[in-house]
Amino acid sequence: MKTKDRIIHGALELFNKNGERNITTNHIAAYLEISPGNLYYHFRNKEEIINGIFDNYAQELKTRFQPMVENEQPVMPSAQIMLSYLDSIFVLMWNYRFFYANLPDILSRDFGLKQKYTNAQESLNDNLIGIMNGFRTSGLITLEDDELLALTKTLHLVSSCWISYQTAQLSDKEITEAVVYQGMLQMLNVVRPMATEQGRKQILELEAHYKGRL
Amino acid sequence: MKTKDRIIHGALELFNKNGERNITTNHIAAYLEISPGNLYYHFRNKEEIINGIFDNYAQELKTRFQPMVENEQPVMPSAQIMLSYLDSIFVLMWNYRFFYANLPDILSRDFGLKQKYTNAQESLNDNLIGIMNGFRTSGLITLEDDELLALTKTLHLVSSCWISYQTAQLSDKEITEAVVYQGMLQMLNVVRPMATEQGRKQILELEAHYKGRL
Amino acid sequence: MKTKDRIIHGALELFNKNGERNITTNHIAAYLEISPGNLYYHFRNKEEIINGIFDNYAQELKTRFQPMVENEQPVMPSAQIMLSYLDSIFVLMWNYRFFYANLPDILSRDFGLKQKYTNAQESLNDNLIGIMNGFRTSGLITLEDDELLALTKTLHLVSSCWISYQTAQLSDKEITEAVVYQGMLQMLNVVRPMATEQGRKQILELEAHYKGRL
Amino acid sequence: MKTKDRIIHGALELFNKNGERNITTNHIAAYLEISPGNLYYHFRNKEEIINGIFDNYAQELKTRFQPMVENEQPVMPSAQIMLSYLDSIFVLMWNYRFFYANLPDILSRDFGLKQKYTNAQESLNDNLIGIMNGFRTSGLITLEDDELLALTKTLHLVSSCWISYQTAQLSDKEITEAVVYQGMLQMLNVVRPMATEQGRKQILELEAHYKGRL
DNA sequence: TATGAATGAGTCTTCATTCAT
DNA sequence: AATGAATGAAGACTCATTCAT
Repeated sequence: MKTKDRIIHGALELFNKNGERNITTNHIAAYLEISPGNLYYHFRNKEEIINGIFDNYAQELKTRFQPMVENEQPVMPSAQIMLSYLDSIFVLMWNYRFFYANLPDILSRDFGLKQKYTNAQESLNDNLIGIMNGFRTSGLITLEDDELLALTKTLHLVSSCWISYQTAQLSDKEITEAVVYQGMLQMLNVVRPMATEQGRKQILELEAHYKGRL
Repeated sequence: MKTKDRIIHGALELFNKNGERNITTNHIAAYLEISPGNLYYHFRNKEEIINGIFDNYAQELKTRFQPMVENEQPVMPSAQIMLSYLDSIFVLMWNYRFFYANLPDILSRDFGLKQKYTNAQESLNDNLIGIMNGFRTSGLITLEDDELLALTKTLHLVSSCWISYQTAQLSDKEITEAVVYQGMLQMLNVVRPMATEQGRKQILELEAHYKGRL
Repeated sequence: MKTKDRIIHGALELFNKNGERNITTNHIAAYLEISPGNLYYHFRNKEEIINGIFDNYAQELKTRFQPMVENEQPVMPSAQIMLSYLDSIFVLMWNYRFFYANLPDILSRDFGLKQKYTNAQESLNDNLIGIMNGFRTSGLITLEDDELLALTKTLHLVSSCWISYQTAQLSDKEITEAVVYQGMLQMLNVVRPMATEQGRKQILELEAHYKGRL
Repeated sequence: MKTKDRIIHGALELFNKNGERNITTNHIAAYLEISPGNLYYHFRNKEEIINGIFDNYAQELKTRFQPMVENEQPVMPSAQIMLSYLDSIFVLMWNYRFFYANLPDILSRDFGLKQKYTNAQESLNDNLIGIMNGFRTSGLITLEDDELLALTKTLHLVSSCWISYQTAQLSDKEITEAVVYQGMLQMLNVVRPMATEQGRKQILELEAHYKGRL
């Protein structure tokens, strides 16, 4: 792995463990056993490192969600889509949890990053709407158009705030993977009231899937 | 007002406007036109000021929500309770928005505060459960016990994350009151799928109430 | 002496001895045996220290030269004026030699300072014109108006560049007071070609005065 | 052009435009689109680059002024000599203006360079004396021996300090060619008081020459 | 000759906190 | 209660220079 990537990965690791605020550029350099000068050879400043991390995140986001939107006729059975979708959310939430946990702080310091973030989230939201729409046409959920938008927004909020919400709620510092799976279950709970008989079945299956991992 | 209270109020004001991270103890002292030494005469450190702010918050939380739980038979009509409840949430979210916007960061630095926060949130959640239970017995919503817990959790999450979620989403940094009202509407959207015919009516009224203020 | 003044004087001393470029804020703090934090308590940055030094310089400049301009009828004999004027130039050149030696560099970094400097120099030049005019009316020198302006400009240039010119010319680093006296003599040499018979006498006296000190 | 020369020329260009202090070795390398390593292959350090630039300067100085001294009987009419002399000064001042603008600073860091500079200036001064002597024997100026030395010194000072003097005086930072021409005029003003009737004529012609270029 | 990653001492600056008065 | 000068460890960042290839 090239130094530039090592820095991005090392920084992500430290940020996730200790919070971005508590990790200095010198910490990152020391952790990777390189000189601070070398770190600054690859990145002009700390902001740029965070941007680099974000770009990876945005790339993953794009890769994971784009395919589903393009096909109006889903190739997978609905529950599969939902599963895959929730898993993707999970992985991103987990891998970039420092980011979700400090969102306002991080974005307020870097307007360019904020715009990138907003764009990414908007397209994510669009995909969410697409997916929920698919569920409706597949007869898995029943709801009006405006309800669909409200549902989507709630799902988006739950997914992007779950980590931060749990970090605040829990008594010990460390977020475990189990916590994230609970987030998945919480999202299913949000969808359930709108589910049809058939939809409910699939949700039960998914719940079983995640409960098994707790 | 005593100096100790002036410090708490001044700090809260500055934190809300600029974010806790960007406000130093010297800023607070200068803003109140007192010396840094005097500030440290009243508070051993910055953490203690934040704790002081939090104690006020917890006190308000207690005052606003406790009465409703104690009476199993509510004295007010249900919609009134909901309105009063949402308004209380609103006032707290608004008055202590710096806190909601930096929750993980602030709590990670002060374990004692984290415990106080957890306790406060747990009793808030209990109250929420009580209120939703009341709604169910009043025939405003229909749901199973586990669904009720899920709903409560979602509501709690929406209310405690809304500020931070919006700060990240919005293009300009300042949170306005209108943004908070939209949070109230979002919470109604979460409840609506479970509402009975009668419940729906009351929700519509509440929506009108908040939409009028946007 | 207050710390603020100690900093200004200490910095001036170090700057004069080692050049402004080679003296950091930490050097100044160490020299005065105070903490860097304390230095920054009194001055926001290095620029402000230099500004503080300049303000002292400008004050001295004003004090030394203002009286001579106000009286059209000089109270002193002309040679006395010239002597006092040259001595003043000398003291300022000597006390603030770091400044003269790095003028372009220092001014290019601080626009506000550059403007203050320009103003100070303009009024100095005006005073010079006044003095030379007095010499002409006293019959010590003979010249046309435009020649008077040219002479003044040359004198101004010689006085403000002498230190820097000599620093560059001399083989050893340290500028001594003797070098500055030679500057005075050089200025007399510039005036001499315009001197009347009577003027020449006075110039000879002044020369004797400075040669005696070499 | 060889890399070594490209570095010297590129560095000179950047130094003149931005000041030596603000140009790092990396800037130079980037400007020339070579690697920093390559730059250090050709020069051991930054000082050596400045030395390289100085050697070019000294060479030009020698070339331009040596021929005139060797012939006791000048081959050109006096005004022509003066013009050629002033033009040479001008070109050097202009081409190496970064040097003139930071003389004390640059020389203080490199004793070897300082000696080279002193030697160059001494021989320049000798040449100046030769030229002025020629003017005297041609009947263009009238003055005593000691006056001649004083005049020469003043001319030397004006020419070597003009750039730095003007940089400090002017409100905008960029030195233009016009500024340098004004320096030439100032030098003529220094000579004029000693000029004979015939000399004055020639000075007027030269003045016209430079005023036309402003 | 040339590359470009790497070094590390040093620079300016910040800020929570202390302490003599 | 209050002042305000003082502390010092730490932070982000720079840049002349080196070195393996």
